[in-house]
Amino acid sequence: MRAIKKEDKLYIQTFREIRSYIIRNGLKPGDLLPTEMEMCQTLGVSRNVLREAIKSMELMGMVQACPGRGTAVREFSMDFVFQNVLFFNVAGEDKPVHEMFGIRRMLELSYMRQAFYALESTDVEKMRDCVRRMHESARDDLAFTRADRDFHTALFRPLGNSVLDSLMDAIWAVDEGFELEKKSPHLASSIPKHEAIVEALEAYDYRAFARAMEVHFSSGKYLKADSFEEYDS
Amino acid sequence: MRAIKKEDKLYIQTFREIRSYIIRNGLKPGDLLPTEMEMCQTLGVSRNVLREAIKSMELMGMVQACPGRGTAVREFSMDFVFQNVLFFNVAGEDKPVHEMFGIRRMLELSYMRQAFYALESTDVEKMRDCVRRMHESARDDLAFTRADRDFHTALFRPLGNSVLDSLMDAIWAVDEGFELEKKSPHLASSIPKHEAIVEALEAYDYRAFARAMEVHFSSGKYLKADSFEEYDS
DNA sequence: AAATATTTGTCCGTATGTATC
DNA sequence: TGATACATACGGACAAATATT
Repeated sequence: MRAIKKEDKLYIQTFREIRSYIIRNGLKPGDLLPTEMEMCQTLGVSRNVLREAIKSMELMGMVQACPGRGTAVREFSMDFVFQNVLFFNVAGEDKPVHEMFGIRRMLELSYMRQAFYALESTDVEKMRDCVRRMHESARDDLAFTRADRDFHTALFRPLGNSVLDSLMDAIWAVDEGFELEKKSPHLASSIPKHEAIVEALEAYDYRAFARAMEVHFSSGKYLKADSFEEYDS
Repeated sequence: MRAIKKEDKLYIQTFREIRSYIIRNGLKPGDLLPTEMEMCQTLGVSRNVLREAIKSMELMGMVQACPGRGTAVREFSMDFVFQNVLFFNVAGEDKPVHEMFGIRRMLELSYMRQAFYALESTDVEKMRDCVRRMHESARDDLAFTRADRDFHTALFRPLGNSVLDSLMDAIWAVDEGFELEKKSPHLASSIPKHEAIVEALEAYDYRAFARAMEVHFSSGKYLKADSFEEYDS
């Protein structure tokens, strides 16, 4: 753990330093951090500042502090953040949400070719099952969204791209946070689009698959997203 | 803002209380919280405990504290989510790093058309200046990386896509954190690639621009990333 | 423009409760 | 049981940044 430079606020730098320390030293869940006093000395900050950083980590579930024992690293998850972050759904100002859907769209269309060739038949069966769940939960927005999410997860997980998976998870989590007040009309209309995707996969027809993906992202909440066009076509 | 019960750790209860206060009173982005002293009195906790709660919120991007002014509620942003998701997933290991660069490549190639038409001449001048800085800092990896980063930031910021900006920032942050020790040789070779991009922009030639972008991402650390192919070409 | 007040930033000291040996 | 190590929590003090007069 190296000392701190001066630029940002101390507790923010300290947060980053401790986070870096965990990664650099390969600390796994259960491993103990140095004590508060040690870290204060190493980083050259007061105990208050250090605690503001550590308590933030504890609140977010990155570490767990225990008197008499120390502070242990925990399995990292963004769940707490997603459950506690404040979503301000200012009327008409959901631009960031559309931007996020736009990014998801770009990523899915960018990686769909690799996904196509990485898919096994069992994955396609999972997707088929998700479509069935969509039919069943036509009146349950939450269940429908879960099926939708599982559908796309099943499509891209076989790629084995962990960073892509994590980003998608984050986007879907935010989606759920915002989805609370959305209506169900456009949900049902997306079922045939998913069906077309699965059918193309079952037929192992990439052209049809790509076209179905494009159609899937060309409606509803994705309309305001930017179009996906080839640069040298 | 009402007083606190005793059960969980104090700063966690305090966090919930403040969050609840924001919701109950319908505070919107820009609105100020009560001062630290006021909240300490109302909640019956010490200033340290209160700050541990507030600083947690600030680190998550829920509020922003400013000396002499107060602590204001902030609009939702993906900054914190992206930063931490990438940081903990990439974590200095090779495969995730390449996956991350692959994602950056996909995003830049996906959005370059919109960027092209959103750019003003002043933006292109900025990029030209970044290329000049690259020449000057051929022996200074850190300065070079900053110029590189500024170049790509100048290219995509005019889009006004805040989520894309957040994601790009997060990627560059990981890049700066973990890549400083292994990249001197291929830095210089990337200068002409950036030059080609700027020249195409100055000539307002989209084809040349797109080609230069493709070339830019077809080497070095991007090689292991997946190729960018059109789905129906 | 300058002085003053307000508010957060940072540090220190001390006492207490809890886990470990 | 006792001793030690550690986090929890409180209060006070001054510095730095901003707003106000």
